[in-house]
Amino acid sequence: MKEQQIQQFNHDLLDWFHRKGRRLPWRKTDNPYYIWISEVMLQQTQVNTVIPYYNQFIKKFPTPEALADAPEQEVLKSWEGLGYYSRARNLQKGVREMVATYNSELPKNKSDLLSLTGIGPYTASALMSMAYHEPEPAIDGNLMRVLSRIFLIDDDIAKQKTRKKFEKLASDLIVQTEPASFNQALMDLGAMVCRPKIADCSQCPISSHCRAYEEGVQLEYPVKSGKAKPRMLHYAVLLLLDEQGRFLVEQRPDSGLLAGMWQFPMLSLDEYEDEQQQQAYSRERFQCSVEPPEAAFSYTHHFSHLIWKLTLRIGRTPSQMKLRKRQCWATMNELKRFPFPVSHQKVIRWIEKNRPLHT
DNA sequence: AAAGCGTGGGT
DNA sequence: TACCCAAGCTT
Repeated sequence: MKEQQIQQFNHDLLDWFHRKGRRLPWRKTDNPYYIWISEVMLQQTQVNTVIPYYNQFIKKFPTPEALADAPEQEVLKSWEGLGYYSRARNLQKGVREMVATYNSELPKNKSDLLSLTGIGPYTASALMSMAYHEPEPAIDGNLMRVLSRIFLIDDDIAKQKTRKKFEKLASDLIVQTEPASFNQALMDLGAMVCRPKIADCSQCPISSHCRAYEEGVQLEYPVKSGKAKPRMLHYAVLLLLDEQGRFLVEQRPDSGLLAGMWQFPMLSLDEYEDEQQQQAYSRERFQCSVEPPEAAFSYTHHFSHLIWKLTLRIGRTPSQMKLRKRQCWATMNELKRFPFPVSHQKVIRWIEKNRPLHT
């Protein structure tokens, strides 16, 4: 675009944004720490889902020191249900780095921001523009979708290096006067008007600048390579009670899927295929009998990259049993203090509904 | 570079 | 129903 066109583009975009842009909790603050929290929560997560988590989180951890000093379990508990839990762990790690290295203040330059755990290229640019009003384009999925349509860019946005191309492009586009509004405007436009499957071009303030609209090919953009089909895994979820009606729960490993979250013990039914092996294993590991297996209910839980087929089985285990590391007995009330992934919250809900006395 | 990493909502 | 998708980062 020529300079004249760029100015017109920005005028049309920002005028729309000031009239129709969303009013969101994290847009009311100038506290870089709060903006950081919002940006992390918003990664791969929709605005409406984030709002209650954001409000609750800044209330519970109002300062960087409060978050830095909190036990990780409490942070995960506040993140419970939001997904991608490594975000919470990385956020706390990053905040601890900030407290230790930068005197509790968020750095004001991009390379220092990038050095903090959990801050990648998008978040660093978002913070530069939204917290410090520097003209840094924050290239996320919305920006790439909108700009790919405006300029008919057919690079695969699933590839890392494509982001750099959009970064260069948007650097020449972004207004110096209110860079935060530029980024937020394109995000709002992407979320509300220029959507993936529905491009409501009649409501678009910049359709006159849009080459995809001109050619009627909005929905062919952006180009994005497909994802692999999720793998399926089968587990028995073991609801093991001691004589006092307490439940055996355990904390997952510190890395990998649902790291640091709690769960009821799970028995892989893919590794122990025949019934004999499963029984032998569960007896050895839990000193309990789940035979004849009392299957309470079965359900399916979908992750982004795999599917769990789960069957709840109920058994009895002596409370004197030697527990492994990261395992403990917990009453229903105690158990609720631990962060559980949704896949296991379903079990808790089932217990409360069907076994109110926990017997 | 590509895969791993959650969940809820929309079509 | 069964997809697809969302303000990405880490390894």
